[in-house]
Amino acid sequence: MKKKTTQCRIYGGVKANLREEERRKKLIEAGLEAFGTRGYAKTNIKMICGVAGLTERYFYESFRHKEDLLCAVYRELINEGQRDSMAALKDSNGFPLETALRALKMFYQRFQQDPRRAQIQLFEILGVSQNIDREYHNAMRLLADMVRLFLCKVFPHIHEEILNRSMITTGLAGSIIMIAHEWVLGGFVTPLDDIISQCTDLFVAVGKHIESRSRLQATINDPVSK
Amino acid sequence: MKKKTTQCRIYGGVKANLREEERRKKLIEAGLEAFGTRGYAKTNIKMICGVAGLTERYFYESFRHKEDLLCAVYRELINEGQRDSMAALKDSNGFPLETALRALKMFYQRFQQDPRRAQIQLFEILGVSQNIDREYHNAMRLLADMVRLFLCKVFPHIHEEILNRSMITTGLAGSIIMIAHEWVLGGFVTPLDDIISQCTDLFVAVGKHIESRSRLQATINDPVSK
DNA sequence: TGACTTTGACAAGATATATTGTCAGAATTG
DNA sequence: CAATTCTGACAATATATCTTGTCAAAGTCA
Repeated sequence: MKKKTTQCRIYGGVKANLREEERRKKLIEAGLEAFGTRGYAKTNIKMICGVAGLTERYFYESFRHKEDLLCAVYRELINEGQRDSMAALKDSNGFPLETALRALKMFYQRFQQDPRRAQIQLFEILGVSQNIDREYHNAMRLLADMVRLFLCKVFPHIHEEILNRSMITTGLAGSIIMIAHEWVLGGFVTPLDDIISQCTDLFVAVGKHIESRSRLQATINDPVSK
Repeated sequence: MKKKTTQCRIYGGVKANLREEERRKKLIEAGLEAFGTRGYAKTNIKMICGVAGLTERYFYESFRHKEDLLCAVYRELINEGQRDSMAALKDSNGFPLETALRALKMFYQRFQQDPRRAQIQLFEILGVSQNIDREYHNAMRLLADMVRLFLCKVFPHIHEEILNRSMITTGLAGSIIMIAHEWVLGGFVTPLDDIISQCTDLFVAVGKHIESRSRLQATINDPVSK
């Protein structure tokens, strides 16, 4: 990540910034491949560059060090996932529960379609450094937020406040992740639909429980209307 | 881990095997300290030996490499935790739910009492290598088994078979872990009792749900007795 | 006490890796 | 075409770390 002092002109029909961006993308893709198969710890810069078809000079053009690249790869994965889930949400031509399930299925499917994603998102990202831990932390809060969103949509009687100051959404996010862990470490033998149905069970169990409590509290707060 | 060719006699009143064992323990304690504060990746053999007050020769006497030590440290942590939880279980002079809560509290308390444990058990252990991933996997199954045990004790109407072929226990184990993650990354600001009460919520929600389904199934299988 | 073992400090070679630099030739522009 | 920029291959340095080896001093036993 040296400061650019060289001239930049159009070359090969492409502007310099754009070419640099291209290389950056190639490196991120190479990072996905290397970290996702060989593992972050066992991968070095030279390997990454080899996979990317670039030389080390270009690595340092876009990233300060390996950790930097890991962070970029991870953010890419999270963004993509976020995008897909949101798409499933917009596409809500069914009941709320079905919408939620479609989004969840999407979440897991991505892991199966490309196990490198699973490896990085679920394993490689942890225990690298405090910065990366923070990154992971953010992503988990995002997942918990999504869980909250779905809970409220599917169980409209839930008091949002109750959910907001609880760690239940965090817990459910953890369930999703841990089930994914087992699924991946077991080599994806369990059919995807089984996984989804298990998650649904948890989701519904918790949702109903909170809903019933919310109703109770509503009765207490406003005993006349009922 | 060189093959021992040297003589071994009583020295300082202690047998050679025992002295070696002592050093091994010191190294494990040093591993806990180093991995738990500086992080696995950023720790090297020399640091470990420095903390242990031993020299590198003795490291290789007991371990093949850093990963080996991590594995030993981790197993130690898991065994201790297992032991404590089992103790809480034996000590069942209360209602089953209270017993379960005591065990759970013990589980979290250990993290707060010694954050190094939390760091290693929750973060450092992941993404190191496939061997270590397997180790983590085993520990998680152990945790899920414990959850299963408690669920059955607290909700006696639950059909064990339903639980056995479900991933619900895995999911709850994931909740426990993820809530721990958040707790640790947030610097333990949430009071321990709040954490426990949140976990209880999840536990009860899921327990009730499964129990009601189990009752339903019992009615189907044996419609006369009810 | 004298012979012997254990121990700790440090050396040293091997290896690996990060990071920057050089340079000639290919590619491209005007 | 000539000038210039970009590119890839590789050199080179610095550093870090692993791993084994050496050796003298301290400790211990009989």
